[in-house]
Formats: sequence, C-alpha cells, structure tokens
Amino acid sequence: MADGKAGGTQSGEALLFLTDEQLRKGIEAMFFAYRGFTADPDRILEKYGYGRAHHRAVHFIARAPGTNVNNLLAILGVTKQSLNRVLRTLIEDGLVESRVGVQDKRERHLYLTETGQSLEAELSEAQRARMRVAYRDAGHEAVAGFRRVLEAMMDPDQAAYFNAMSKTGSKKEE
Amino acid sequence: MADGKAGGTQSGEALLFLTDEQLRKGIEAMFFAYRGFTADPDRILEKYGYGRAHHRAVHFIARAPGTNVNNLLAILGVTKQSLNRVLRTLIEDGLVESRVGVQDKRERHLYLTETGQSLEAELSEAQRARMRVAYRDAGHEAVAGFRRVLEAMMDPDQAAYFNAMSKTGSKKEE
DNA sequence: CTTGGAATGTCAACAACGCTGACTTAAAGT
DNA sequence: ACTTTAAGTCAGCGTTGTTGACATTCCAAG
Repeated sequence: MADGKAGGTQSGEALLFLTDEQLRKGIEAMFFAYRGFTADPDRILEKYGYGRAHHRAVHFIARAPGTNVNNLLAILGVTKQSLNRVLRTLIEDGLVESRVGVQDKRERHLYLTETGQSLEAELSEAQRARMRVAYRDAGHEAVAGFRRVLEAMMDPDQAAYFNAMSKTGSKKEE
Repeated sequence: MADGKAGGTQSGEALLFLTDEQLRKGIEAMFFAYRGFTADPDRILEKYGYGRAHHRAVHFIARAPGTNVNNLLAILGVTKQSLNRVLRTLIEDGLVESRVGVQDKRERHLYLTETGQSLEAELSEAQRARMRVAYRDAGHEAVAGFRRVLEAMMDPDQAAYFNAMSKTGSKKEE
C-alpha cells in the first residue's frame, strides 16, 4: 500500500521526512498561489461582466470543441442548473454556439464563436504569461516536481479527466 | 529583464522550452489539484455548517494567535464586512474569542477557543494528510519544485505575507 | 479639551455561483 | 408503448464576495 509510484522511499535514506510545519507551508503556498493564479483572469472577466464560472466553461469548450453538456458537467463538477445559467449567458452574448447533435439529437455540442475564441485567448494568454514567468523563475526541474505533486493531490476521478485531456484533440467519435 | 533568479537559462541548453500546451497543462493541473486540495475540508465544514471562509479564518487565527482583524483582512484579501460576518458566527458559536486590545483598545485580538482549536485540528489534519500523500507519491525533489513554482506564482504582496509567516511564532508584541 | 481620523462593528442591498427539487421537452433505447 | 436519458427551465436558498452608509470607540494632534 505504501509502495505507490514513489519507488524509492526506502527508509534508510531521507524518507521524505515531513514535519507538520512543512506540510502547513505547502497548504498556505497553495492558498496564496491559487489567488495569484486566478487574479489576472478575474481582472479581465470583470471588464466583460463575467465570473470564474464563465472562464471555466470557455476554457474547457476551447479545449474540447464540440463537447456536450453532460461531459462539461462532469469535468467542471457542478450541477446542470449552475452550468446552464453560465452557458445561457455565453450563448446569448454570442460567445458560445450550441449545435444540436447529428447522431443523437438530444445532445447539444458546444463550440466557441470567433468572439468566444478571442475572449478565451485573452484569458488564456494572461494565465499562461503568469505560468511562464513562474516556470522560468523556478527552473526546469521545479516544473516537473510541481506537476507531479499537483497530480498526486487530485482526486482519482479528477486526475482521470486531467490525464484524458492530455491527448489534445482525441475526438473518439466525430 | 530575462535574467531573473533562474540564472542558468542560457539559450544553448534546454532553455525551459515551453509550449503553450505545456503551460495549459499546468493551468489545468492547478484547477484540478485545487479542487482536491479543498475537497476534504469542505466535507468536514459541511458537518458543522461552515464554509471555506470559516476555514480560512480559523486557519490563520491558529497560525497567528492574537492577530487583529486588520491583519487578518490583509492576509485573506477580503473586505471587513465579509470577514466580520464569518468572524461573528465563529465567536457566537464559541470557536473564536475576541479580546479587546490592551495597548490599543480599538483593536480586537483573535484567539481560538478549545473548540476552535479542535475544529482547526480536524481540518488541518485532513488537509495535511492529503498533502503528505501527495508529497510522498511525488518524491523529495518534486516537493521542492512544487514549492518553488507556487511561490513564483503568487502576487508579490501575497508572497510577502507568505514568507513573513515562515517565522512561525514571532509574536512581536504581546 | 476638542476635534479629526483610524479601527472596528453593524445594517442593508446586491451579485456570483454553488445547491436542491420539480417539471417539461425531445429523442433514444428497449 | 414505456422508460430512460439529455437538456433546459423555474423557483428558492445558502455562502461569500462586493458597496455604501453610519455608529462607536479611542488615540493623537491641535
């Protein structure tokens, strides 16, 4: 049970000796970093009268164009009503297009319009810029470690979505 | 300008060659990891009818007992009214004690009661447990990298608070 | 001593974004 | 035909953030 992917945690060596104080610092680092992480998009969204929920929807639609509502629901982990409220405003404002499915006409496939893509690009670029700077400041190996810890921190099902999205454009059915 | 603390980014070598796709993965990793990070405390808080705001207040009061409201405001980055609502319920429920300042009687110094400490311990232990597992799975060097990237991702003023809190029990005045 | 301003607290109103529950419509599966 | 599924909608509620206005208390400067 203790022999996960960290193959080398033999007790002879350093053994990842972790004080509560070190763990607490990690917790606080997550708190402060997440605030930085969302600060730039939040500023941009405010200009357009949107919130973080809109950002998330736009992000994952950009990531998987043509995805349906149920799929988005599962990724975002919110209720249908919550997502719908956000999605409706995005569609009304002409940022998202909802196309009825061809094979299954119950499904709505979601796409970003030109306007939607441009907002997504603005948000994404701001966030990537911060990430780029952080990565550069921290160095190459730090980035690998960063990603490894974050993945280990996810819930297993969330990690599954995360890894599934690695194959960027793998639209299994089309 | 490009020569920050990452002294070794000479273009000859790897140069931290970062595609937008890699950065995007980092962004999504932050999103999913933060959800995991808050999942356990959220479940506990629900039992008591509290939310994340209560958790944050309790955490930082535990971290710096005797802190005043203005200080907490600055760390949490919310308005006085927002914090006050949370603080009031915590005081009413007997989790937090508010003592009038001795030198400056306008100030209220905040402390956790026994009950408050026990909730804090429950929340903190859940969160530390996840962090501990993530750290162990990711390995020793990954942890250092994780922390380095998170620090670089913070806003400078938030990073200042973060680093100031490293000296755990530095109660300058008492 | 009076007055200005800082620290705190309170009230009201509002917005974003979660939630539950109930219900409809349409299409698909059986 | 009947059931299930996907999606959308309406109503209502809770947490947590925001402004704005205002009272109180107290320190400190004039």
